[in-house]
This record gives sequence, C-alpha cells and structure tokens, in this order.
Amino acid sequence: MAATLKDVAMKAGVSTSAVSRTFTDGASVSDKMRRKVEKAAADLGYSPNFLARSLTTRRTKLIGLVSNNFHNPIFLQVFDLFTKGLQERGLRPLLVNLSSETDPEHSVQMLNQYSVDGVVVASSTLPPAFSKAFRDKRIPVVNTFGRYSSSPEVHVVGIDNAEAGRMAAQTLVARGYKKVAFLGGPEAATSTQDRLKGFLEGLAPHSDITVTHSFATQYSFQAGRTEMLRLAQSDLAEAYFCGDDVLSIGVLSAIKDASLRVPDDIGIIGFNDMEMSSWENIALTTIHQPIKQIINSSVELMVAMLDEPDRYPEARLFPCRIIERDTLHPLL
Amino acid sequence: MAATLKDVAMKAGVSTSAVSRTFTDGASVSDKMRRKVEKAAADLGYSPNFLARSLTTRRTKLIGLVSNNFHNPIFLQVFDLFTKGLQERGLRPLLVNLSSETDPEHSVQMLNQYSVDGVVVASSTLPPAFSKAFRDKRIPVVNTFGRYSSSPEVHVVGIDNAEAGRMAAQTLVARGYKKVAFLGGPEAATSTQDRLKGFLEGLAPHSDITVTHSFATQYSFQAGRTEMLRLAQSDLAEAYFCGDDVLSIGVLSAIKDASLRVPDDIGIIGFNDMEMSSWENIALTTIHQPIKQIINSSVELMVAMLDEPDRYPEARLFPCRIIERDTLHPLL
DNA sequence: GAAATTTTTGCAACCGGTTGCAAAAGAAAT
DNA sequence: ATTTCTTTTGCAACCGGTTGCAAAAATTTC
Repeated sequence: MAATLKDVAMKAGVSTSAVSRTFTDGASVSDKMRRKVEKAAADLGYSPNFLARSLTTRRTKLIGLVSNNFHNPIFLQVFDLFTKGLQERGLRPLLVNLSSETDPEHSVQMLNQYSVDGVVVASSTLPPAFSKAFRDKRIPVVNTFGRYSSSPEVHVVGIDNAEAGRMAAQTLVARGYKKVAFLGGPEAATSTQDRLKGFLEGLAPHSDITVTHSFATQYSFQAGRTEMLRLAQSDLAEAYFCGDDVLSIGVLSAIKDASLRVPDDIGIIGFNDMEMSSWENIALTTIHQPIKQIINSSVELMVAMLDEPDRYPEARLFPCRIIERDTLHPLL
Repeated sequence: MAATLKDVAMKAGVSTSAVSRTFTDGASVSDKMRRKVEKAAADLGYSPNFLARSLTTRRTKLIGLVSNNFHNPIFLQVFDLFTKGLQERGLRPLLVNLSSETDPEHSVQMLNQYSVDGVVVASSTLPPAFSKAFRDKRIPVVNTFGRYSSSPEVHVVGIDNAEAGRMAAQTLVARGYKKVAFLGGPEAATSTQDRLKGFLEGLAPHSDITVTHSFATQYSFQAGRTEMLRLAQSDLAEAYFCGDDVLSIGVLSAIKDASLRVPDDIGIIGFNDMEMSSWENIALTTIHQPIKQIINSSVELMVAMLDEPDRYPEARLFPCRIIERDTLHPLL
C-alpha cells in the first residue's frame, strides 16, 4: 500500500542502502544522491517505517506512560505536560491505565512486547514493585511522584512528602492553631504515610498543640466529604491538613453543610494547588507541588537514560511552597 | 538481550515456524509440540515481539488517541474510558497531544510511521480536516465528539448538539424564563455553533421570549468568569445556557461576586454533567452527555473497522438528558 | 598524470518474526 | 498391511528497514 524503501530505490534507480542513508542522519550520502532520493521519495509520498527500523536500531522511541490515577484532575495536567515534553523530543507515549491491574509482571510483559525504550511510572500510590519490575527487566524507568527512599535502585522525581508535612505543620503553628488534624488520602500510599510523618514531626516540639489524624479512602471529593461528615459528628479540630486538594474541596462542602464557616470556625490547608483551587469560589490555601518542573525533569531524565541505561539512580526532589488563599485565618 | 524466537526454537530443538505457530492462535500445532515449545519459552522468559510480528501481519494493535483538549476535567474521564476499553481488547493507545499543532499532515505522517491500526480523534473543537486527513490515508478513523454532518465520510460518535440546544431551550421555556441567553464556548467550534442553532430554534416559536448570545474564548473557568463579569456590567438575562460545565462554574463564581443569588436572581444550565457538577457545593443543573456510552461505542466501532476498513461511514448519536439540580428555579 | 587518501555507493547479511508450500508423520479406511 | 486422507512440521522467502565491509568514485597530494 504505502511506498517502501524498495519502491523509492527502484524509482530513483539507486540501492536501498542509499535511500536508507538519506533518511538516517549522520550517514554518508552525496548531495546529488540525496536530491535524487528525496525527489523520488516525495513523488511516492514515502516516509520510513519506524517499527521496521526499530528492529535493527533497537530504538522504538516509544515510552510507556503508566498511571493508575485517572480521576484526580491534576493528572490531566500531568498527561498534558508529559505528552508535550515527550513529543518535543521525538518520543511517543504509549499510555497504560493500571487502575485495575495488580500484577506488575503483566504490564512489564506488555510494554516489553512493544519494545518501549523506557517507562515513566506516574503515580504516588502504585506499589514500588511496579517500578522495580521494569528495572529488573533492564528497561529504563523513572518513577514520577514516587517515594525516593523506598526503592533507591529506581530513579525518582517528585517532592519530599515528609518535608511537605512539616511545612503544613509549621504553617498551622504560625497561625496559632492549638488543635490540628491530618486528613490523609489512602492510608497505604507511601505519600500519605510520609506526609503524616512530617506533619507529626513538625508538631512534636509544640507540646501545647494537640493533633489527631484519619484517612479518606481515596483522593476524591466524595471521600473527603464523607470523612468530614463523619468527623463533624464528634469533636472537630480547629484546622485540618488534607492530603489533596480534591479531598479538601469535599471537606469544604461538608463543612458548609454543617453550617460552619471557613476560615472563621475551621481552617483547611490542602495539597497540590490544582488549577481549581485558585477558583474564586474555592480559594483554597494549599501547598503547591511544582508539577511542571517535576515533569520536565522526569522527561529530561528519561532522555538521559536512553543514552545511558545504567546511569546511577538518583532522586530529584523539588521544594513545595505555601499558596495563601482564604481557608486559613491570617497570621496572628 | 531478551530471548528471541530462534533461541526458543534452538532450545526446544524444533523449527522457528513451530515456535511461531505456538504463539499464533488458530495455527496448527500438535499438543506434544506445544508443550515442548511452551516449556522452552517459559525457561527463557520469551514473549513474542509485537513490532517484528506486525511487519508481516500488518497489524500493530496500536491505536492513535488524538486530542487537543488537556484542560477540561471531563477529558480525564475520556482518557480513562478509552484506555480501559482499548486495553480490554488487546489494543494500545498511542497518545497524541495536538494542543499546539495546526497541520493535519504532520500528525498523519507521525502516526503513519508507527503503523497505527486506527485513529480515534477525541475532540469537539478540532477542525474536521484532521479526521479527514487520516481517512484520506486509508487509516480507519472515528471522530468522537465530532459533528456528524460536517464530514459524512468520517465515522462520528457523539451527540446531536443542535438537539441539546433545543433541549436547553425547552427547559428554560418550561420554567417560565422570559429573557434568556446562550453563553457559548469557542465561537469557531462546530459544537458551539450547533448548540446555538438548536437553542435559537427551540425558542423561535415563543415570541414572548427574548434571547441574546455571546461566547467565551475557551472552555475554562476563567473564560466563563470573565465573560459573566463583562455581561454583569450591562443588562443581565434571567437565565443562561452555558456551553460547558467548567464555563458554568466560572459563571457561577462571577455571579456570586456580583452579589446575585442562584437560582433566585439568575438561572444557569450547563452542559456535560461532569463529576464536579454533582458536588454539593456546586449542584449545577446541566445537560448530561452520555460519555461512557459514547466512548464504548467508539471503541466498538474502531474494533469493527479494523476488520472492515471500508465500512460505510455512520454517525452514532446518543440522546442527552437534563440533570436537575439547584441552579434553575423549579417548574412553575 | 599517477599514487595515495577520502568519500560515496552497493552487496549481502541481519533484526524478529510469519506463512505458503511441500514433505513427513499419523489416523482412518479398505 | 496397503492405500488414502488429514494433520503436523520444516524449508525458505518475505515483511521494511539498517549496517559492516569492500569496491567504486571522487578528491587530494606529490
């Protein structure tokens, strides 16, 4: 159907090698030859078949983009940035949805069959076993939003969740809250554990502050709302550090139901700084995670690994910062 | 590195064809042979290379998933459903972000080089030229959320936007609004034009109702907010049909700024019924677009086209329905 | 202008598979 | 035990490219 190398070679009256070289940068071809070939190729509408090429070059320029989070709006931005970043470098994302997959081997085999050059695991909740499974097959892998300590043999790009927890703690301390709480995401996720750990550490020096914690079942509006509705039955804290912005928004909705005012009666600080949090009718005070930098860095790291598969693993951590909006009362 | 067909054949002491056949369903292999080969394959951890295979079978099982919308939360759900649907059928989505691409030829060539079996164009705002470009190259294409009349040679799955406009009109009429308006998305998009057309048609029989319209620059919170802030300077209508839920939420925020109450002072009806619209603190009355059905149908259609590339083009349209929440006043 | 050097080109093998065809093996019929 | 029919197997060519090597052509040197 489509024109092949051979067709072009025939039409131009040259060898197939000559045509191949014309389409390979850095190969030796005279100007005359190149013109002749390009003319024939243009006439036939030829463009090289990447997959056939990959057979000998062992490079497909396919990158597996693996995630299990297709619900948090922040991930739309993640996909946007990843696809753009990869495309700019001539790479193609092969999207894998692991929402309902539990066996790492299965995804490894699948991506292996497509000979991906590398894999980006974009998730803070997938067990480290997934990233490791790729590494064990010697497929370059970077775990974006991963926990840097849990698998030091895998490249990680993200933030220091414990540090973010400390930052939340310090912010609440500075505002003079005496009774605070952590309302985390899925309890099993390493990111939840780390944020809680940091939060508690940050509060430890302040013996006059009491702290409690609980978890939502997932990062979603309803989960946050449900949990806050439950908490409202008993003794509420003065301020809550929520594991995620979507969760926070659910919490805000429950608070409104309980006829309490934010920030007068109760303070909320979220996490992520998703676009929606800046909307005027939400105006959530939150901890900004530098997603753009994290993803650009992930892409750069991936590109570097393609040339140097056995690169020594590193963790690239980016600092977060507080975004002040309207859900905590002002500094004393 | 990884084991190949040849390695397995050698280890099992059989021909490469035998091994190949063991991994091809429907091929003729005796039980004894199959066991022998499977044993050897398991020992070597062999699994067939899809790309090498595709060279002869002319099937890559890769499907281009093309979109230009990486901002509307609804598209996260779209990607979720598409990836799941394709994966369940053994197909792999190659994600293409067309946010900043204007040349159809470029994307066609790109996907062609990866020999995709088909392309799903998921967008209501991409010019029809994109879908057509794929078709012209004889690549099976389905345009999800497309306009069914604009390119009858391309398969379209979605809704009848004009009908949705009529539905919005009838709803507002039934509520007794006498002064209504359309606040559309990007003016150039066919979906915007169609919804406006239907809206006007639905109101045409009612000479006692006045109608105006304007457009937001894109489907975003800020665009909706900005436009409503502008409108609030002059003479407001009693109810607005907004081109999209995100837009509506921006509009709601602007209305709150103007110290007006919804639905007492002003009514809003949105479009899409994204998850967020059901959140208790938003509770947007909106027109539900059956995304799940649309996408499942798109996937099914794509699968059918793989076996029958010259299938006669069809438009699959799904009815929308009103979701009653709190942003229109109750029926008289 | 011949020799030495560099650049360009084609041959042929290979990447990891599939498949039409004919030979070999097995099963059924006589 | 033969013959006939069916199933299984291997050979070899092919899918669409790339690349090491040596021959051919072009360029430089003397």
